[in-house]
Amino acid sequence: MTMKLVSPGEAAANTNDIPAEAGEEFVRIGEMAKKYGVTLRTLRFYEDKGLLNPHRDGSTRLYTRRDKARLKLILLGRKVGFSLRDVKQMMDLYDPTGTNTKQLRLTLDKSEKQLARLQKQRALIDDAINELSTSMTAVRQMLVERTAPPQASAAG
Amino acid sequence: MTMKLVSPGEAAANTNDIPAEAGEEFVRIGEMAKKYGVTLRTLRFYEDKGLLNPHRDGSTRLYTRRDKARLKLILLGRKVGFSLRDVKQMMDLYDPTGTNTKQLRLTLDKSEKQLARLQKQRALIDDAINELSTSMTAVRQMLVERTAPPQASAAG
DNA sequence: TATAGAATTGACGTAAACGTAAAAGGTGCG
DNA sequence: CGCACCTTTTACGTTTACGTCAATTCTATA
Repeated sequence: MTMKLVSPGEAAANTNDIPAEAGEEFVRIGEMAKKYGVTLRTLRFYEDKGLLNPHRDGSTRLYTRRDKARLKLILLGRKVGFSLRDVKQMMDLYDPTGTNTKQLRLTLDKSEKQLARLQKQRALIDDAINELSTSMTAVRQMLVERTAPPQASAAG
Repeated sequence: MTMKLVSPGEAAANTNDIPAEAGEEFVRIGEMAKKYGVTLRTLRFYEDKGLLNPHRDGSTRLYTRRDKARLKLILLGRKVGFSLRDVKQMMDLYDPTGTNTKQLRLTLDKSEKQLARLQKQRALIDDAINELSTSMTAVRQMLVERTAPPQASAAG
């Protein structure tokens, strides 16, 4: 008794021969993954973590543009260094019927903290770069000393 | 028949009442940890990974200045972002009887790669900072719009 | 001797974000 | 009909550098 929710044209998508119909309602996991440069595993993982909620045709996941919007947000969050937990917290507060003030405030709050973290990280990296550069100079110097023939010693 | 290798003066070290005798041959793990700001677990972990090799008095670890030198190197390596594996590879090549040319070359090689990684990381972080800042501006703007009363609409 | 403090080994836990089988079901095409 | 693909769920594995008990032992001191 499983209903066939597959719209006409879906069948073709199976072999990835997707016509350029821009109005695709649903895409399946493979196309979704290709479109956003993630793996199937990633999409399932995000779903498991409650970050995505694709529809189902039987057991097959069907992603809408709503899911695409969410995925974009996830990827942006990931890029700026948020954990998936953070991203979820922020997205969970989204309410299409309200002003989302709370969501925006939380997002801003988390963003400020994340910005501070990023700046601290940059400082640490700069430190590391300096230390490493210094050390490299020393190592090069040691190599030169060990490579150069003795200058004016008895071994000449 | 376990031999007592404890030198006179060691006993006092137990309660951390170490006199200011600068010429301490051995220190135990607690003092070592305190001296370098690491935990006991860390020192044992480093030993387990072959990075340290303290002497033993029975089962008690005794660290010499050689171990201290090695630990300093480990901490420096860690600071500049090397993995413990890398640090070990470099330290394993140390030969007190030779010129250590191979060791120095390997170190330099790894350092160059690490430097490149650090610079790439810094670029990524800068990107993230920019994206995040931009996003924060947008969020602030949305908050303002939702907070401010309607300007000149029918809802006035 | 009782107690407190230091030390030991062993071993499971943690964090993040997936990777990687494994075993199986569905589907269109030739 | 059978192959080639796509998809599913389940679940353990990976990486790094330790954290956190747990059970035990050793030692010195009051």
